[in-house]
Amino acid sequence: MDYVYMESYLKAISDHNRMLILKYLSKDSLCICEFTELLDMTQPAVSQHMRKLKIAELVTEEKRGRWTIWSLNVRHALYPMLIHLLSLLPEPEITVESLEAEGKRVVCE
Amino acid sequence: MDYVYMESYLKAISDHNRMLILKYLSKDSLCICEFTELLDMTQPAVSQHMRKLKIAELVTEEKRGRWTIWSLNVRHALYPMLIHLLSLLPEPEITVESLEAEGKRVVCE
DNA sequence: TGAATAAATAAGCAATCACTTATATAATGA
DNA sequence: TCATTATATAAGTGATTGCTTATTTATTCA
Repeated sequence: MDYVYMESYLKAISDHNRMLILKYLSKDSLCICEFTELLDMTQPAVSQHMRKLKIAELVTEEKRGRWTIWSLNVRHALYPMLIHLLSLLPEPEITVESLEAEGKRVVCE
Repeated sequence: MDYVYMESYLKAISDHNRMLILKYLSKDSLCICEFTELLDMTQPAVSQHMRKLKIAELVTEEKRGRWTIWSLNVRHALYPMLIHLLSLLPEPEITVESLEAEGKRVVCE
């Protein structure tokens, strides 16, 4: 673990919207369209955040039909530290459950 | 601990030179002029890094004569996590001891 | 008082940031 | 085949980043 790697890892986390994304992912695997609802953000904005998280190896993706399901990369060396960090952050107001109540939760297939 | 506070804290850490500074400070309190030697960096560059760390409450300063002695802020809520993070990073090649050997270590007064 | 030293601040610059809107790609299903 | 849906990519924008050089402030000491 060198300084430059740690820098790019921390830079990937150092954004409140990406931290929110990671907080959600620590409970559920989710797709882009769900994040657009959860974060009230445009689809390209979410997509570009996911790309940054992916480049930093913080998340993994799994294509399923026309959806891409994103998950936390539990194999990452810094995964335990990430989980601890996320535990310090409050639960988001908009929950995946509230999305389900509105019928906006995507159930793939 | 809200998302925006965590973001500014992480952004303050997310620079390889500032991580080096913090790594050094985890062993010794040091002044700007020592960092210019340790990091091979200009004095204003170091000074501006210290200001960022200070704004994020990661470090404390103590004026002593014409020197300003910088230390890690051990009272910060995230200090334990910072120490853990720094422990994952390698020891810098240039050490405070090697500075002393060259007679470049400042002994205030 | 005045030279030397430590540190802070200012201004400028190229690179990167998080976003936007527009468009492209890819899969589904009528 | 063609409209719809999910996602990715492209291009542009204003703000911020980490540095630079130049200057200022503050302290020490001869």
